Amino acid sequence: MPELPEVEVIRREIEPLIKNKTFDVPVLYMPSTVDYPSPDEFTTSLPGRTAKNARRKGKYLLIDLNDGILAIHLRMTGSLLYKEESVNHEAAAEESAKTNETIPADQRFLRLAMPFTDGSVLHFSDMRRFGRVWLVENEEQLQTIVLKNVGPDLLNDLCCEEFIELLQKRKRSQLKALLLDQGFAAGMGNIYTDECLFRCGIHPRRQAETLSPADAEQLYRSIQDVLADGIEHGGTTFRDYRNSSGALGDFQSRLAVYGRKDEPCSCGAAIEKITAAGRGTYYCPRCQAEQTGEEGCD
DNA sequence: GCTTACCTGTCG
DNA sequence: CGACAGGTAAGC
Repeated sequence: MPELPEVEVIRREIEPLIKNKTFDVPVLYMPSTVDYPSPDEFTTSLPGRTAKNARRKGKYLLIDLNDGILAIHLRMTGSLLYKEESVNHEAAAEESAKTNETIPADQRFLRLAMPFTDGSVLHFSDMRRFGRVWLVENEEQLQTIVLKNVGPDLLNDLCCEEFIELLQKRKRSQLKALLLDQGFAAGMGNIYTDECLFRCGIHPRRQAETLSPADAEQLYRSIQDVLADGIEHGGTTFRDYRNSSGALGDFQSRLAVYGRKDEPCSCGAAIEKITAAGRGTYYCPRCQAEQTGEEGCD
């Protein structure tokens, strides 16, 4: 579900709420949610550690502890919810069974509850079970175990010149594939990639080496702008995304192409859906024309 | 590169 | 019922 803006929204919300709070014993409803260390080791070694601040690299949320780092990736449908008070889930489930209520998704798909000693709690829920959590002891473990294939963060780690340098090393790549490649640069996902390429008028299948220096700079600006806009509007709720207090994002109302197959672009042309880099890809055939041929043959 | 697998749900 | 879904790792 979440791409960089959604993770950043959660990070900003959560940081002041958990700062200087000490973890109590977590409840691991689905052991495979913890990727490192073993589920048992995770459960016994988290209690007593204190949250200091929350950072982000690409789509990874990183909570620095007084000792070690808690890393979280929400993948497709994960959510991280903060609650002021712990609730007894089994009792709540029984209660809703009696009254025929639907169990809210965050309880039904609860994978890991991480209470603090003050009674507040972080809930990691995930319908599709792709999301993962890691507890590492230091920055070196973070890099080798969690972030081994993650490139520089698109918002925090790259200026325009550095971005263009990276582009030049990947001349043969399709732009859509390149932007989705977290090893190239981290943070873009399927929605923001399509929106970004629309904003700079670049066809998703275009090859990196066909970009002029001006195109490349435009691409960088569009990435910065679309990510900033996503954050400003609280992220995109296309289906499942919720922020850490359960609220919906708002950026979906501003999507220019994503999810809008056959609808008119602002230019009047019908938006098309194709497959690029193995993903459903939306674009405007007029605003994002393919390369016009002459230099296409080598 | 592309495909498959990982999961569960929703939509056509 | 099949196709597809905000992500990524692993397999040709």
